[in-house]
Amino acid sequence: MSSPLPLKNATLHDVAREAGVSLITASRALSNPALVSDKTIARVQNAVAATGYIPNLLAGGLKSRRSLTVAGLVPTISVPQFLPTVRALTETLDAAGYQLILGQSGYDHSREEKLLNTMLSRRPDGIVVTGLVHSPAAREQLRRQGIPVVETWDLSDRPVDMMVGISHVKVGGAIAGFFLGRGWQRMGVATGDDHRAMMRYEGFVATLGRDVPTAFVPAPTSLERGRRALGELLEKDPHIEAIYCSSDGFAHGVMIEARARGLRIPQDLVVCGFGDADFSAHIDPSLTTAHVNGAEIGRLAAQMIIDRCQGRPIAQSHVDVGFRIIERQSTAVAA
Amino acid sequence: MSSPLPLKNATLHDVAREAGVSLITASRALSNPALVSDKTIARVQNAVAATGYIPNLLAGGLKSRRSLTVAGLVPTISVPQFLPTVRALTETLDAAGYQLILGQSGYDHSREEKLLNTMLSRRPDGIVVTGLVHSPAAREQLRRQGIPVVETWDLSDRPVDMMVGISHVKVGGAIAGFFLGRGWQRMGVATGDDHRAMMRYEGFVATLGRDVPTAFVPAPTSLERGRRALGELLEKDPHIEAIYCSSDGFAHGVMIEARARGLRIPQDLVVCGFGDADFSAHIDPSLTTAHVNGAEIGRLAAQMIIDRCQGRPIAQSHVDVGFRIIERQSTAVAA
DNA sequence: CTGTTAGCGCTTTCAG
DNA sequence: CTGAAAGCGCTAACAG
Repeated sequence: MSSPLPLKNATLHDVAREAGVSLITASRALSNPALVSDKTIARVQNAVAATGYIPNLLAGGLKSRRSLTVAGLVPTISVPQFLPTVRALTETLDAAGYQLILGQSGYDHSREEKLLNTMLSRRPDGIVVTGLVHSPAAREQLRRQGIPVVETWDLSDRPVDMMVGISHVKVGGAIAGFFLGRGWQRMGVATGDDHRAMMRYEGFVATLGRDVPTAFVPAPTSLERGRRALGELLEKDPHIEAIYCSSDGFAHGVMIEARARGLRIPQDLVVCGFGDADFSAHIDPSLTTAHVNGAEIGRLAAQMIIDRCQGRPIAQSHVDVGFRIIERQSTAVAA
Repeated sequence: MSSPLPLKNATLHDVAREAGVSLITASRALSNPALVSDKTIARVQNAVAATGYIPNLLAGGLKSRRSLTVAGLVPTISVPQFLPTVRALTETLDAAGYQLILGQSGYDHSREEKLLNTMLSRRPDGIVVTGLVHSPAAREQLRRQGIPVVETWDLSDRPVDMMVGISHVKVGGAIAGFFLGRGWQRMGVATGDDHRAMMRYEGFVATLGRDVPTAFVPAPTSLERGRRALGELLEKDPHIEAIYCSSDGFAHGVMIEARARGLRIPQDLVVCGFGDADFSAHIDPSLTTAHVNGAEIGRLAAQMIIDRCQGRPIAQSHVDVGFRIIERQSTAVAA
């Protein structure tokens, strides 16, 4: 090392000069070493260390048209349901050299369009959205970019491009069917008002074939809102037997409020949530819920983007990861 | 609009031609309208609409040396404690036109350094890290970039640059003092092994002036691990009276396990957590905890970065946001 | 295996 | 208020 590292950020030009090679050879030594002799590679690497060089991906991306970034849009990062997905996305992308740029669209469709534009101006190599892209303008916008797009956590007949998720209508139907199979008739629903929760609600009601007392709350749901929602449902039907809640935190609130009102779970009231949160198996009573493999959704979405970027064929561009109802103590009534 | 939007992404060049002005005038009309006549601005804006132009921030950033991105490093996005901070960061930055690029360093210091380099290669205009930057090489690396750096959720005498957080030693001391003030002597601690939790543990023990039975678990803590931790603590002292837990989810697990073992809270055992999670006020019994304004940390950190980037003076570059112990039912014993 | 040339799309000078 | 020239740092394309 000739001197203490210089203050100004070194460029590839500096590295090349230090190594005594041309600019492009230095470039290749770092990003495509197969084309360069071992001796040269070593000299370039020494020069990198000596200069404290950090590559400028912005400059490289401008020419190569690969930013090595992927844009991720979630309604809000505060809702724990999507955390495993975001985490798996980040990790899978990172392993392939891509960085996730996270955007929060809120539960407001007009913001979706604006945020999308902001994201596109960074020229991501792919886009992953949580839920479907709803605005037609945004859908058209996305198609025109010609970059891979994955819609997640939902399924639809008209995807923008690729898709990995579940059928929320089926989830709602399965939970209603589960309640019916156990002979519970006086049901209730506590649900958020976002698109996916409403799909589950519709599936629930469709399978049941009739309306049920329902507490609607604005998304995102929370434990606190669950406590209030139970109050609302008990007003509508004081003898309610079984409640489906659109999230596990929400269901947890219903259970706590039930206990506070002297209702025993599951003897007096059974509860089923959605999402299988990390706490759901461990609270007391443990919570029956519909499990969805959120990490798998993130991993698959990332892999689809990566494969497409690298020109590999996509095994399946429309994946239903499915769900399963996990029966726990909150619905475990003696026969 | 002359024709259906072209397939290829329009460049500023196309916009300028469509508007009948020079490239640079089109540029100014969009990014510095004060310098351009109203009539020209209108023509450029029409051309933008007609061509479907989306600016390329990568290209602009290359010349202007402002990427309008900020790198954010968290141990893991899965731990709810930092969610309000990440959320406030994203929102405050977004409002000023900056995007957050999120990186997960894990609880592993060696990854910190590598991730930092990856991030720096995107030339962010600022960096926010959760916790302190520990590796000396990384600290030096960061300083040399000459970009604003904020370390959060902690305080130290030797910040890399700016800092907004709390003293974890003081938190631990305050909780021990709170226990002592109520006359509880048989204490226990259940704590994660990450740096901040260990600082609280040290503060707790220092204030107490003696060692206590302690269950150490690898970070991140969880409800499930809390249930096991109580078992461990009861083995060490079957007559334990008061337990401090390093997170609220962890404390919740301790409480559930206590109930499962027939221990009443707070009559037989009192519990104090850390973080004031969204559920803590609403579980039953509600959880006494140390509250930290995580959103405020995110907001302040973002504002520091923005102010520095825009050449404004920073009011305070070393902020202690403080904490307060919120007493709830889990420590509410009758006198 | 190595080098030269020509830009990527935009913004910063410096002139009108 | 508008424009022409120059170049940010890097890589694709073509030579040697």
